[in-house]
Amino acid sequence: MLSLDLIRKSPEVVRRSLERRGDAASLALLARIGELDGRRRTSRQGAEALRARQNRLTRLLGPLRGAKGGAQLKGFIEKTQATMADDDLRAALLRFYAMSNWDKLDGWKSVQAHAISELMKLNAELATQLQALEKQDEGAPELEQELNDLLLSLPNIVDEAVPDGAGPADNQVVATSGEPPAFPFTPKPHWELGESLGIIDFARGVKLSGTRFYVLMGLGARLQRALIAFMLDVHTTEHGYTEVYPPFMVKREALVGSGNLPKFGDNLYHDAEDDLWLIPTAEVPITNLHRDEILEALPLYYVAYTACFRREKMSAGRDTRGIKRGHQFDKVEMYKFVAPESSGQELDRMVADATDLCRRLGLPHRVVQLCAGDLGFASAKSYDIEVWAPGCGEWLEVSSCSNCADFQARRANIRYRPQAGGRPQFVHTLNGSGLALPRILIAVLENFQQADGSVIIPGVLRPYLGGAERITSAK
RNA sequence: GGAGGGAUCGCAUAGUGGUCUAGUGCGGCCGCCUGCUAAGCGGUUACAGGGACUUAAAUCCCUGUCAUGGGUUCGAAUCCCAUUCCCUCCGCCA
Repeated sequence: MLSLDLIRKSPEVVRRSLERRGDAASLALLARIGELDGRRRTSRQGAEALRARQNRLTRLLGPLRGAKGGAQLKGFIEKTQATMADDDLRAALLRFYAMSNWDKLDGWKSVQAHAISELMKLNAELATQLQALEKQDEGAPELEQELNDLLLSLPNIVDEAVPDGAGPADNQVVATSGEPPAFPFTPKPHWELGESLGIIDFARGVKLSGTRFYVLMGLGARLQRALIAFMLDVHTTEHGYTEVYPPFMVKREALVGSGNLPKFGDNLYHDAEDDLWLIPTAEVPITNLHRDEILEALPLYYVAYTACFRREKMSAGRDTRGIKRGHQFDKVEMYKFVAPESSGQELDRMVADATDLCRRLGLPHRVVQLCAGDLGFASAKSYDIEVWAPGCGEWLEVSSCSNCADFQARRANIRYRPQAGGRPQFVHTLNGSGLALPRILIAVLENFQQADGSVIIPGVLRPYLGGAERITSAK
């Protein structure tokens, strides 16, 4: 979420960012946001002024009513009028003070009664005014809701350093590492290897759950588990991340906090009975770990293995072959909560942490900087990491590392104190896969396949597979 | 799923309709005192929104917030209703 303050004070910054994203729809909403914001402010000011008067008045009634004796009553009235900020009320108090009944026997009681009924009358007037004001702003709650929804639907401000561009074709390769292997034979795609080795069962996946589901069998399943364990181990013991095992189902608010709702509900699985949502990435629960908190110590590095669930409505018909894009997949996710001034270099470190895994696995990979037009909704700056898959002949996105700046922190209300005792400020959040599983599995199978259809297991994974060096069959 | 109890400032607690503009203790921060440490003394102590003044910060004023949302009342931490969460017991269960 963008701050209303930014939209008010620097609308040109917001406009330019939306233009760079090519987000014409959001651009059109800016004027409406300004209008709603202005309207809300003026109506609030009127109501608050009235409420302030009402509070001042109501504060008089208690002591007035509770006074025990004329001296006490008189003293209260005298003292209070001296500090009364409201002219009408001060005038009223002075009038009570000047009344003649004080001198009669029990006269103070009639002053008291008079004062109370006068003030009640005044209060009734204020209540009427307040009511009129409320009636005038009849649609206020709806407008407030609309303003809120509009704010939640604007994408993050694009970082200045992000190159211009309209879409994926304009992304820039910033680093390439590792040599694509040279095969003395035609490398096979993973769906052929997986099937002939008996480690991927497509037909049974479809039988169980329909299209875009598969079953991993034997060493295929074990290889995936080895990859998960390997990646978690490296991140926790060498890269400084704390392992987290979060719920795979979350409440609606959690998805608002991370930026998936209200805009991208289409791509999520949802249980209507309990209003629980299956996470599309561990980024969602981890962002919300610290929702509504003021963090004591930064930075915080987390890494989580989770399954991820996506409807893939937006990608209907794409990547239907193999295991590249399923409705359910596993992923190890890195996540950081950091101080704003360090988020730039933290992003670079996160990319390094992800590519480190590719290097250790021996997979040829490259780092791609996303252009403004291809940037995700919540991201200010992103790098994708792609590994080469010689069988299907394409670069596979196995990670997308993003600096979300304060965009998610503002939605999820996650803050820290720059100085002890200072004002809380929003943290910056970063997320990146480290790495996404079925694709890294594809890369391992396709890069290390042998002429006989077997697959050599990368050295770093062998300890996780009981020392096995090669997959020749599922067993 | 059933029955009962609960939710107050960072923590612990007080608070049964107006003096609550939420008290007290602990912790934190600032200062004083002080061979060191500890203790002591004084002060301070949330968040959000809006406004005044400002280059800005600081400061000041107003509104809201005692789990959340409604209601009763001139006035609600306090009374009523609903929701959420926590605890205890019962049932069921990997």
